[in-house]
Amino acid sequence: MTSDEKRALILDKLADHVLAHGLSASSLRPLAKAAGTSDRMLLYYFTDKSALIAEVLQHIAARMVIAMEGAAAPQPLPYDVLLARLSAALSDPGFAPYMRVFLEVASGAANGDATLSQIGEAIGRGFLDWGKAQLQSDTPDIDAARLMVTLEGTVFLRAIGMGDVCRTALGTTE
Amino acid sequence: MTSDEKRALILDKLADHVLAHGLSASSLRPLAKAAGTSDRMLLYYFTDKSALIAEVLQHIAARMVIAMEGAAAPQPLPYDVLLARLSAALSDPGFAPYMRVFLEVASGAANGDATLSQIGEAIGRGFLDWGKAQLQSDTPDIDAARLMVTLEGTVFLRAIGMGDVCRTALGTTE
DNA sequence: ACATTGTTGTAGCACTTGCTACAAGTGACA
DNA sequence: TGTCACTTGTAGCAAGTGCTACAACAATGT
Repeated sequence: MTSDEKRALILDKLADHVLAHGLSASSLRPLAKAAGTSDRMLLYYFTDKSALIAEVLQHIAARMVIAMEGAAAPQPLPYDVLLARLSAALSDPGFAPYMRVFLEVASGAANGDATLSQIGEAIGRGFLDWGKAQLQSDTPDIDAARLMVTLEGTVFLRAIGMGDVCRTALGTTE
Repeated sequence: MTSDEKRALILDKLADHVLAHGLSASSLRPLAKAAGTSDRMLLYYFTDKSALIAEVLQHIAARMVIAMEGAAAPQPLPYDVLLARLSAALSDPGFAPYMRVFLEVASGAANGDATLSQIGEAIGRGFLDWGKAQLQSDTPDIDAARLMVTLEGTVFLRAIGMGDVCRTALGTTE
């Protein structure tokens, strides 16, 4: 097994751990344990902790993109339909971990973490573009922006146990 | 100066520190320094760190309520007007620190912190009720929920440097 | 056979974390 | 004056943080 393969394998397990336990529970030793190696080795492969985190988050973002491709509709949808669809998808247990991490990234970015700020924006822009491509609209830029604002709002509110308010806002009964 | 007065004074300075530097930079020793006392004393007055954080956050929430009273319009406003008004207010440098902390609370709550979860919801419900009272609407519950989802969405997006998307979504030019 | 280069374990450093044991000071009240 | 509760400083603990020095091992090419 080449060094690159090992790195990729480790990266995958690190992503699992971050998705399961969050960034705040991701110091080097726990991460190393989750990846079946040592903190020493993590720094050997990734030089820095912030570099490591950056790579892990990019890996997570890539995974989410793949998952979203699978969730994409075969053709563009009108705003209301797409919103309902995505809102349901984001609260799915499969997707929720991504949103938790995304929220943590946003929080870190707001507190001045340069790494998180940069990666957070990249992920956000990617998500916005993906949404725009799913939208059937005369004003796709505006509607995609509205879509994203609304969806991230639901992520925020659900985090503090106000999922009922999201349902009221979107008019979804389930 | 009575013990209660000292406590209140300390609490005030702790709130300042948390608003300025965030929860992640609020371990006991930095907090104590900011309050002009020692970590030993903080635990004397507040027994526990999580109890301390809970009180500080409630103090911060109370402050925000007062600030919002000042920002309230003399009479209820229609949805669009109120949304524009509040969106502008939340990005005001005076309010932004509250939103940063609120975001951090949400993130912590999403990661399973019981204290943050409870306080986050309390603050969120308070904010929702306050918004509802400001709203002139035939369907105040729904519109208040929409308002809140949208506003928290903008908080989220601004945190990751996507304020432009918020502006596109809300149709505000400034 | 040898040297070189890449990989890994052991051990540790300096620092921060929440929290505590202990004692000394401070005041009020008998 | 004594004593008794309230308040505070000093010092430290055990655990965890990112990171590093050093040595040992393996593979590789000459």
